[in-house]
Amino acid sequence: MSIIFSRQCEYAIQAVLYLALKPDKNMISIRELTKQLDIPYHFVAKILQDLTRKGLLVSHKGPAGGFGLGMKAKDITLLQIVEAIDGVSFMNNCVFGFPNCTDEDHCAVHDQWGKIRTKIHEMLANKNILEMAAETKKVQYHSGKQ
Amino acid sequence: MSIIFSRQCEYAIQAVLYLALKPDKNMISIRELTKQLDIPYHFVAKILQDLTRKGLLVSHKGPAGGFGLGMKAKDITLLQIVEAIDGVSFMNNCVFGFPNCTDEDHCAVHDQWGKIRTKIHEMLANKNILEMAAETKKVQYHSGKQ
DNA sequence: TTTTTTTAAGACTAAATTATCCGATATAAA
DNA sequence: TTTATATCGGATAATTTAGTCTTAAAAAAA
Repeated sequence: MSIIFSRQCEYAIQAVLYLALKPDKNMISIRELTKQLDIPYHFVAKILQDLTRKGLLVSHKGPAGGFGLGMKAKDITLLQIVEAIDGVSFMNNCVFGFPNCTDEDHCAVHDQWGKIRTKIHEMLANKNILEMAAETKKVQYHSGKQ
Repeated sequence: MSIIFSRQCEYAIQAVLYLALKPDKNMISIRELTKQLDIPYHFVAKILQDLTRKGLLVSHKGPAGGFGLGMKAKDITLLQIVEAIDGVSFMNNCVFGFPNCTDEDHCAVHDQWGKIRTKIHEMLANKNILEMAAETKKVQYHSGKQ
């Protein structure tokens, strides 16, 4: 089983995107968000709290409380979310875990993987949540009932 | 924490490469292999047994027994090892786990990730163990004592 | 034939990740 | 002021992945 990003990271991105897709200025509760996205309430609650501590989201307690974006959607990139949750150690580590794999003295796929890795980094850094939302709006939640 | 391949898969590739780098026709014991590569004996034993069942390696019990390549080094690709251990589900799944992410109706990074994923697949499919060994020989085990 | 060496197989343990539960705190509204 | 609704924080449980241990079986050599 190969993965790229942790499940936490997947949920984080889905959640931030969900907040960006909500047109109104009201805060969104964990309950609504996790129900609509069909992801686990308590687990995601922790992730949202984490993103709030790191400034990507804002939160408010009490009735009519919830979460919202901590900055303009166009100022939040995928990279920022990945950095906040998973970190970007994949940018430094050998893809097959070879020891002694450095830029001078390296494994046989080092350069090839280096290029791919750079592409991934660009994808994350260049895609902001506003674009994500715009491109997702039409396709994502059309089967959602109220 | 982001990863691409499981630790099992990393060890598998390192082990197969070690076998390919051994010039002689003798079989290599788990003990030697794991000691030289500094990876866990029992865990790797299981992986080698798995690769043997799948035909990538051959094994022989008893004194002077051990493991060897199950086919010519040039006929073993990285992809075959990854397929045997991790599978290639990353070729099909949405990189951020979005549900409803299909070719027709997809998330905002679907196409971009699709290209990257293809590059990864090419890297794995086009690199065989003979090449790996040739490119690794000079740089990998130069600090090995015995 | 006995001993030694090695893989084979399965049970077991440890650690990391994912997920849940509960009590406290803040806050808006009744 | 009381009540209901949220997040916050810490403990706990479940699952998956990583790693260990022990016994059996095969095979070569003594």
